[in-house]
This record gives sequence, C-alpha cells and structure tokens, in this order.
Amino acid sequence: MSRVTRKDVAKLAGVSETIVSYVVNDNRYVEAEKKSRVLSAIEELNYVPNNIARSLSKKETNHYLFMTDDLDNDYFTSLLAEMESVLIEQDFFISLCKYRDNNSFLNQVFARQFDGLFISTSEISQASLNRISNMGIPTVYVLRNMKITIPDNISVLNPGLYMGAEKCIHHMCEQERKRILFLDRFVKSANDEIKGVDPRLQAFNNWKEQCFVWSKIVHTGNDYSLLKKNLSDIYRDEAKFDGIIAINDKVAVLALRSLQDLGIRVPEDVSIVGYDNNFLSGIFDPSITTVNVSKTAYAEKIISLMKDLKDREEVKRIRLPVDLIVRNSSLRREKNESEN
Amino acid sequence: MSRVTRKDVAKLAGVSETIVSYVVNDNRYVEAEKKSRVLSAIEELNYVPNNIARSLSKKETNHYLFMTDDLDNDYFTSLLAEMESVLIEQDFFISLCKYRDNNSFLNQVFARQFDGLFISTSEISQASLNRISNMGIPTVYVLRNMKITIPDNISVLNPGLYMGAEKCIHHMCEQERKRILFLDRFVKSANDEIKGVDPRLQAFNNWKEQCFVWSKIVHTGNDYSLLKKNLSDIYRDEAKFDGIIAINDKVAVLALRSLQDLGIRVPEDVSIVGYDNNFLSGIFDPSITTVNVSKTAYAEKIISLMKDLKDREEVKRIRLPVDLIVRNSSLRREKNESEN
DNA sequence: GTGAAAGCGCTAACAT
DNA sequence: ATGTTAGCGCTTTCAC
Repeated sequence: MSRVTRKDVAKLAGVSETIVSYVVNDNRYVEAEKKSRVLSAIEELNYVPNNIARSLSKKETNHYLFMTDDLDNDYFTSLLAEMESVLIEQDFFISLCKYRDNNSFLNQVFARQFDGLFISTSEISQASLNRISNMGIPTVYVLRNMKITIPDNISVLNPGLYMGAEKCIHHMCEQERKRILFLDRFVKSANDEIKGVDPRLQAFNNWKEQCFVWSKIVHTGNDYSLLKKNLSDIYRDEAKFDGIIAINDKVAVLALRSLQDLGIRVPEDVSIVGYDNNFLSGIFDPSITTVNVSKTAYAEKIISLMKDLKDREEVKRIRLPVDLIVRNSSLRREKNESEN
Repeated sequence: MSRVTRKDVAKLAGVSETIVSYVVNDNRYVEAEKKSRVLSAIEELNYVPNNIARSLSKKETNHYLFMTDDLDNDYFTSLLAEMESVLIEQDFFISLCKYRDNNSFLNQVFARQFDGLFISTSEISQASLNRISNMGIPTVYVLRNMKITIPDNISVLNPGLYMGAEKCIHHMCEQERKRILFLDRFVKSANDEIKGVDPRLQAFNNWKEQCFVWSKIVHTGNDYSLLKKNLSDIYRDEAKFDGIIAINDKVAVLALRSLQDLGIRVPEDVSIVGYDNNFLSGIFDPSITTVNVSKTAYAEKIISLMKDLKDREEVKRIRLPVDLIVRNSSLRREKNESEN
C-alpha cells in the first residue's frame, strides 16, 4: 500500500501530470472543466502532495529550526508557541532542538536543508558560528553570549538581557542594597571551561564594584535543598547579603522560598529580583520584582528578521525593549495592593 | 553560490558518484586509497549530504512529529527534551507543533512525510483520528480523551490520567473531605462544544456522587485574579468546600495562593491536590500533594512504542504507572518535615 | 492552454 | 570492487 502520487491523480482525471501540479499550486490557467476533474480525483484518492519531492525540486523546505540550550525553560516554549502560530499560517513548520556544539550535530542540521536557523544559546563556540555562517543558511542569532563575534551575514536579535540586568542592578542601588548575591543558573562544569558569558552576568560583573560593597556569584542548579544550604552557609559564614539578583524567576522563586524557610525576611532583610516575568513571579507573597520582555514582540521581530534575511538578504540587528516590573520582593517598604 | 553536492566531491576525488555514496554511508567496500581521497575531498569542500534527496529516494525522513494542544505546558517541554536526546542519537529529529483539528492542517502534516506521529491532545475528533489512521503513518496516541475510539493500527500510550485522578479522589475521601471543587483547565468555549473529555474529569464525574456530598466543576484559565474571585464567590455563596482537585500543579498553585489571600487555610480548611509533580509543587508552603508520572519512563515507552510500530508493525497499548505523592496541602494534620 | 522532458541529489539494483 | 542506470515525486522550461 504505497502513497498516492500525482501520477495516480493524473490518470484518474485523464490529464497529464503537469496539469495536476498546475491545479494544486494554482499557478497556471487550467480549463475549468479539467480543473474540476482534477479536484475531484484528488478528493477521491485522498491525494496529498509530497513536500519532500517539492523541496528537492524547489530547494526550499518551508521549515525553520530553533536551537536553544534551554529546552525546558517555559519562556521558550511559549515563545515557540507564538512563533509556531504565525508560521503555520504561511505553511511553515518550525522544529525545536537542543543546541549541541559539535560538528556531527551541525552536519545533521545542515543535511536537513532548513530554510532558516534560529539560535539562542550561550554555549556556541566562535568556530561553530563561523561554520554556520559559511553554510549560507539564513540565520538569526539571539544575543545571549557577550564573548562572540557575529559574522556579518547573520542577523541579531538582542533580547536586552544586558540592559534588563542593568535595570535590576540600578534598582538594587536605589533600594540601597549593598551586599548582593548573583544567582547564575548553571553549575560550573567540571572542567571549569565556561563557553559563553550571559549578558546578565556580564552586566553584573561590570557594575558590581561601582554599585556594591560586597558581591558574590553563585552557580546553582534547580535543586531546592542544595540552594537553601548554599544560601544558609553564605549568610552565616560570609556575609549577611541584603540583595539577590537571580538569573530568572524560577531561581528567584527558589531563593525566596529558601530564605523564608531560613527565617530571613523578604524584602525586609533581603531584596530579590528575578527575570522573565514568569507567571510564577506575580503569584508569590511577596510578589517578585522581575524583568519583562514581550513574547509577542519577540516572536514578531524574530520572524521579521528571518523574512528580511531570506527575501532581501537584509542583515539587521534589533534590540527588544525591556521593562523592570517592580513588585514587593525588592522594596524596602511594601507597595500597596495595587500592583500589576 | 550553490550547495556542494556529491557530484562535486566525486569530481574532486576522481571517482564516480556512487563511490562517494558508498563512503558516506559506509555500506560497501571501497578501496582504502580511494576512500581516503573521497574523505579528504569531503573535508575540503565541506560537503554535507542532502537529506531531502535521501528522504525522497529512501521514502524515510528520519523525522517524527509530536502534536499537542498543550504547547506551553512545561511537562511537555521536558518530556520533549528527553525524547529529543534519545532520538538525536539515532539521527532522528522531532518537531513539536500545536495540534489543530482541521483538514488543511492535517494535509500539511501528511505532506511532510514524517516517519511517525505522536499525538497528545484531547481536542481531536474521531474523523480526524480515522483520517490519520487511514494515512498509514505509524502513530502513537497518548490517551487524553475518553470519548474516542482508537483505530487498530494506532498504538496507545496511556499516561494513567484516569487512575491518577482516582488516587486523588480516594485520597480526598480518606481525608474525609466531602465538598469538592474540581478545577479544570479550560474556559468553556463560547459554543459550549467541548470535543474531548479529559480522563481526570471523567474520573471525577464517575466517582463524585459516591465519594462526596457536594461537588462542582469549574473551568478556569491561568488568570490569577479571576480564579481568586471565582473561588471567593463560590465559597461565600454556594458551599464552604473543603477540597480542591486541580487539573495540574500550575492550577493548584494558583488555587493555593488564592485561598491564602482569602484567609482560607490550607490544609486546615481546604485540602488541595494537583497533578504532574511540577517542580513548583514541592516548593510551596504547604507543599502540594500531586501525582507523579516519570518522564523518563514516558519518553522511553513512547519511543519504544513507535519503534515497534515502525519496525514490526506491532500495535500495542501500554499504561504508565502513576504515583500519588502525598504532601502537606491535603493532610488534615501536617506531616513532619521528612517529605520528599 | 497543455504536455514532454530535464533536473533536483540522492539510493539501490544491476551489470561488469 | 566499482560504475551505470533507473527511479523517488515533484517544479519548471520550452515547444506545440
């Protein structure tokens, strides 16, 4: 039982195969009567054109790939959902996959002839990005790594991580918080070789001496009890920190709950800010100060960058606006109930 | 600047095109010396085989599609991450996309010649599932809809939603909770036509009269303040419910925070249970009773179902084990600190 | 308006 | 052991 092809349709409709294509693609005038014969043959046989063959011929797959190192971050999922709903309207598919920084992975990617690549990872090496650039596949790079030089055929979407972090840092200053813990997401790897530098961390490193009297960077996983122990040890042995800047809201939530468990008051003793405006951050008590980047804008911009690149070879660099959403977790005196 | 093909490699290496394929696929003996000439030509030209052409010829794409209605549920994202890491080892790609129950969407899917389909949605109609079945694409259906009859060429992964819900219901009974609110995820649509019935809801409907003296089903979105108002109104006007069964942990968390805001004590006044064992549920105070389904088992089983279907045409039906994780949110007297 | 034919880049059967 | 050839199912040019 093999699939129905154009040939079967042509035979049943009593026309040539070319006519069938003309009807399917609606790109040539076909006599009305023939057209309707083709249409009903398609209906009857349940014919669906083979996109693989079409792609081979047209050298277009109508398929994008989104690569990220952050596959189980719900920010990306809902971003992907937004992108997907826009793209499906244009007959485009988008695949999600975890980025791996090695040649055999990249070969797999190249082999599949995606029409475009979205890359959002801080784990990419310069060599890999250059290799991607050389392939000539339209590529939009989401800026999450400060150490890298972006080849000039690659468009850049800057989600404003650096600027968002600056807003957090300055907010901490205004609140006169002086002893700050920065909670990064990753556990430092065994070989200590960190490939990229997250712009948020970079911002912190650039400002910490100017803004704070004490600071420390802690690399953390998603393990609650481990984090709690960490925080407890630091608070007891190293410094009574009065502010925590977390790499995202998930980490911020974990930190908040840890402190509450340890009897450290938020925000009276310690201010907390997160990042992402995750649905969580507004729910907690105290609600968590965070940074919002509109997903709708994100999805729209990233797709338009890709379109411009594909259709007009226009390389662009765009930065998204970021908003600090001040809530109770960071304010020395709590806001009234009128938060958003 | 067009892509490098096998032809270019053959020319540079001074061999026939077939030889290049033999080397690339490593499926025929090739003279060592020729082989190395081919290899270095590949290296030099940066040749990557074209998978589209390969797929057309082999009638295999090495590509699966996972369709769900729940794209921004983080359970699915991490499940997908697990699946992806297993599949990439076998040179398979997996795409994620929101399921849409209409023919033009299905045509897009069929056109792309996926080697296999995973479907996890309660929104699918019988007609659509039958159509998919008729296409003859290996398909694994995740059972999330009780109303549907599964065609007999489709394998079924039962994630145990019904049984998990039963465990929640019986747990409520044991806690002597008698007035139960069931919080479903979806806002009822305008036309009131709900396509599928979630097995959790089904279980609740089947047991409610036997187990409870009062019960009510509320359809809710992810809007916190709306939910809070809803709960407040019901508590005041309809019944002082003493238990909430939420469709998932996200909803459970929203409900918990609502009640806390309203001054209703959990678990003293109201017991809450969630579903999914989301990382959230263990963090809150009180920690939330929930149902766990191992994602590793899920990923492993769903992939093995697909393999059996593809390779041996073996249709199977498997149910995953579910575990009720009892935590403080549902217990009349709180557990000691020794929870997991 | 329509159809034949070449070509997209591969695989695999067949011949040598 | 290697090369020739006929597909895979489509798009598109070109001739009628």
